Amino acid sequence: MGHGHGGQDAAPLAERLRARGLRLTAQRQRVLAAVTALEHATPEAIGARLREEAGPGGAAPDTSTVYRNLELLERLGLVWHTHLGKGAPVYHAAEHPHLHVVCQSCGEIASAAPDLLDSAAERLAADLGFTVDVGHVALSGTCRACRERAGSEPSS
Amino acid sequence: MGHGHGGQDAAPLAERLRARGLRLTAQRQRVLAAVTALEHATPEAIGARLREEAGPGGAAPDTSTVYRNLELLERLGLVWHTHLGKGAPVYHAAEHPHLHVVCQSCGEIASAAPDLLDSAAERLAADLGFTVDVGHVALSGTCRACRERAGSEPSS
DNA sequence: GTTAATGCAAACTCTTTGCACATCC
DNA sequence: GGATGTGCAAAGAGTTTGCATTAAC
Repeated sequence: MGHGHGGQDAAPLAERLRARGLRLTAQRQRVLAAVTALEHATPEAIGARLREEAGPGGAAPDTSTVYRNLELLERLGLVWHTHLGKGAPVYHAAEHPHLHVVCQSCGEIASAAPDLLDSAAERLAADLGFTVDVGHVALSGTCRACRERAGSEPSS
Repeated sequence: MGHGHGGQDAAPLAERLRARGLRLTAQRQRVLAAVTALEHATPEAIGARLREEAGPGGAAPDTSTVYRNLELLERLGLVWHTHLGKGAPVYHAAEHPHLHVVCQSCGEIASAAPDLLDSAAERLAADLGFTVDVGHVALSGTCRACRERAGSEPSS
């Protein structure tokens, strides 16, 4: 851990694109901005946000462009995605690796410190030679509110 | 733990169906058998297996029936599903809860003991009141073979 | 005989792809 | 100007649903 980077680098997007001979477009900047602004956003939610920002009459990036750029931004190391179960994956800015915890009942997403899985990761590495990718991990279960709600309701 | 069941209980499917006024059909028995036989099978794979078993000219359960019965069997507590990332979920017989570990590169699925996450589960319960559902958890990462393969190849 | 379950076909969601046109460098 | 990126539309997985027919009890 610890590369000691404080906030965000100046313009990592432009830099990384140049380094690969790729182009900086308005769409790419907007998709990255939307991912950063919306935590845990699905591609659909990101698209909706962009349409909102564009306003009526304004042109928002096409859905296919959103998908293509999310994939690109992930390759560039600027965003990260996690599958929380069925349905769409969620994206977040790649600054701090963290772990996702999702409630099966209400869908609420909480974040946890990555070191939560350190001991499990060590055991897996030792036993299976398997390296856990903390950023992609989602733990599922039941949050306190849903647990209490379920307890107080009839079972049928 | 410890109901001391060596193999499988006699006919838990028939029992549980009766208890709910539901019917025992050939399709339900076959879907359950396929899930038990195939570890980590997707609905599609289960359907394919059933078509194979039926042979040419034989009638296999329809895809929609497979889906409906997987859902039912899960409600009955006989099968369990896990999302391993993008794509279809995988089903397994619900006998032993275990944890899934999936390699992002080759897609290989390994199983791990459920107590692997005990300490993490305790911390989550204490800090967030969140109860982890071990059976639904899939950890993603890289298996030893893929890790070594990646190390020996050019980065681009 | 009555209700539940199946099969079939169509709809639906989420995602990817092909290709002409527009854009960035 | 030349290659990359975008929008559009269509195709593609995976899953769900409505409804007539079939099968369980």
